[in-house]
Amino acid sequence: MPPKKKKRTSSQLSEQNESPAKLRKKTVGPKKMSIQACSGNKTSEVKCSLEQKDAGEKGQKELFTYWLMKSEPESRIENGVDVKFGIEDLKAQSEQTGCWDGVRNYQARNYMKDMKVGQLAFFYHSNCKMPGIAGIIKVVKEAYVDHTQFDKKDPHYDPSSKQDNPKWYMVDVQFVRMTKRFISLTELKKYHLEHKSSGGALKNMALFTRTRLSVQPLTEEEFNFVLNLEDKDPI
DNA sequence: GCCAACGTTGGC
DNA sequence: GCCAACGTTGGC
Repeated sequence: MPPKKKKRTSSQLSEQNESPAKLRKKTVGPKKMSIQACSGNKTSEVKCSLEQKDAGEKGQKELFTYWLMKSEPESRIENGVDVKFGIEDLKAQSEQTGCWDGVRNYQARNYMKDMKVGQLAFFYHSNCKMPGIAGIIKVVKEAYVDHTQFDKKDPHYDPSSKQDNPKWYMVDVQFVRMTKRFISLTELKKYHLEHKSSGGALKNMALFTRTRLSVQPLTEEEFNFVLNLEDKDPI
């Protein structure tokens, strides 16, 4: 998605959640971002974030602390608007921060609602010549209403969403750094396949088990494994 | 609530 | 540009 313009709103609350039990998911989402930001902090460091891990008991939802967010780095016109938004576009924005708007998939939305300030995510380039992980970003503002759902000119306008009960939310993310090298989908896939038989860290990586999800959770083990690939030669 | 038709995602 | 996978819609 395209870069969009900015605005900010914040609200949170309401929602219907669809989390369900049946899995609802949708996939989607493009992303895009917009501008400025809305909140921010700067500084970039590397890994931080804390961990809280799951609470999971009660059958409740597990809490993830690491994420992977997909966006398209190459131009593509959707409803007359260029939805290109690569990591360089985020980096170029004020405070190197932008809102992750345009997600129109319930499961991806719900994951964004679970995000906490300070958590890290991989910035994944999708639908392009070289798909893969290009950098690291962090959450700087928790879920709030995605205003683009009400904008008829926006490629992700959703006429079914009402102002008094918004369906879609976004978070603000800030560029942290590029990964030391680009970690391609091809490389990740090799590890995933290998790990499926060996029981390695990427055996259940969402990138391969839930391919159409644009906002995905990573376990700490998955995140660390991928991060360690930075210092190794590509396979 | 089932399910067929349709739409979208996204790798190749 | 093709197309597989899978999510959504809507009739019944």
